[in-house]
Amino acid sequence: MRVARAGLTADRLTRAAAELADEVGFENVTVSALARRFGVKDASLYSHVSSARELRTRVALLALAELADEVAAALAGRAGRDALVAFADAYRDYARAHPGRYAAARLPLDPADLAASASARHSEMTRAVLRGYRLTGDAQTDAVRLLHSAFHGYVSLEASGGFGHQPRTAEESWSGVLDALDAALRNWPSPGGVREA
Amino acid sequence: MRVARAGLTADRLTRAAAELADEVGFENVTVSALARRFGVKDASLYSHVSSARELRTRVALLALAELADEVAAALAGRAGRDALVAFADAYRDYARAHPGRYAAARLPLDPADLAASASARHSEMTRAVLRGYRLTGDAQTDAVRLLHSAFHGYVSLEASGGFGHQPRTAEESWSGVLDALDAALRNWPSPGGVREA
DNA sequence: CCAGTTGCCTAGGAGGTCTAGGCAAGGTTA
DNA sequence: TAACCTTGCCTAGACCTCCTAGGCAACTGG
Repeated sequence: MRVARAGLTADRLTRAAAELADEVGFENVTVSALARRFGVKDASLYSHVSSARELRTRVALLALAELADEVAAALAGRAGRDALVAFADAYRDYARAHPGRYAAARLPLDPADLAASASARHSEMTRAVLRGYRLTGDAQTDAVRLLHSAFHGYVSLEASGGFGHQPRTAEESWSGVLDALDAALRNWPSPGGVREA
Repeated sequence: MRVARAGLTADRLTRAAAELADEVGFENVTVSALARRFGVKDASLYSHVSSARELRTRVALLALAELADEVAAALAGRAGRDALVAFADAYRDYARAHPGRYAAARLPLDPADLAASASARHSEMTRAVLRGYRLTGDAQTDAVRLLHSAFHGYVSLEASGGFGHQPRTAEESWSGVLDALDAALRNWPSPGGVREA
């Protein structure tokens, strides 16, 4: 009786799950919901992905790769402060355009998936940005971590409404924060702290 | 036949759910799991909390209040850089000691719950820290947001293994990051950017 | 001491995850 | 062309979580 097949593949499922995540939130990405979207029974998906967990992991890996691509494109041909701002804006723009995917990118991955992910590219690109600031060794590592933390923290708080409806918009603060980070990178303190005013 | 009652109340359920969150992860805090822990049927919990959602919200509010208490205690009698480090350490220590509660604190709350939460205290305390740095107006707001972002981002990346097993530990980088934030607060750039070296 | 309230119960439906096994369409090989 | 095998989706069903409705028994207070 059944005529047309839906034409499912692991890749199509992953992409559809990513769209679903952006529409209804990553936590609502479910095997049943995805099957419904394709007009098939949920058991049918298990030939392509082995579990709901694997489906979500695939979305996470897709998001990490997409994000790395966006950032890489934004970074091309820029250096110093321009590179910092381009990186930051690309990062934040991706998170706002694709909230579900971005949430997926924060899924804790087991080491095997992590190694296969684009997260190494993220660190590399952050280090590339820092080449404009003459930071090396431990200071560079710490700066990479500060930038990751600040970017991720900012978009994550912004997404969860942490900045409220105050007069100063999240948009305005963003450039202030980037200015401060740029200044921090240019004046990176030597270990032990700098005590003078 | 049943003799002893479990003695459930909304408060006991909330505290037990918080412990459960720290043990098995916030995403696994479930009405059934909690009922199992008390040796009662899951339906019994619905006299005390109206839904799984409410249970999780209660844990979130508990965590926000506890975190505010810890930070307030750490902040007492300190100013300037000492206050910054005390705030940051209290924040990070809480997140590491209570990963499930901390995850709960990041649950998106609806405005009503948010207003009743301790998150206003968080902003207030951050502003208190900044009094040692002579920041006012928009710069102060931006600095509050940078600190929140950096702290939250750092502990969140640390918790999800984002810092890998690199030679430089998360512990070591933390003090480097705090030094940099301290420097950024002391040298907060004026709007428009500072271009000199 | 009896009435009302409270605390936990049983029963059951809806929806999500996942396994086992089946059948039929399409491509492969003789 | 026929037999075969693989692939794609199916049904059936077990198990879990969430939540509602309704019930009984044990406390509590007038």
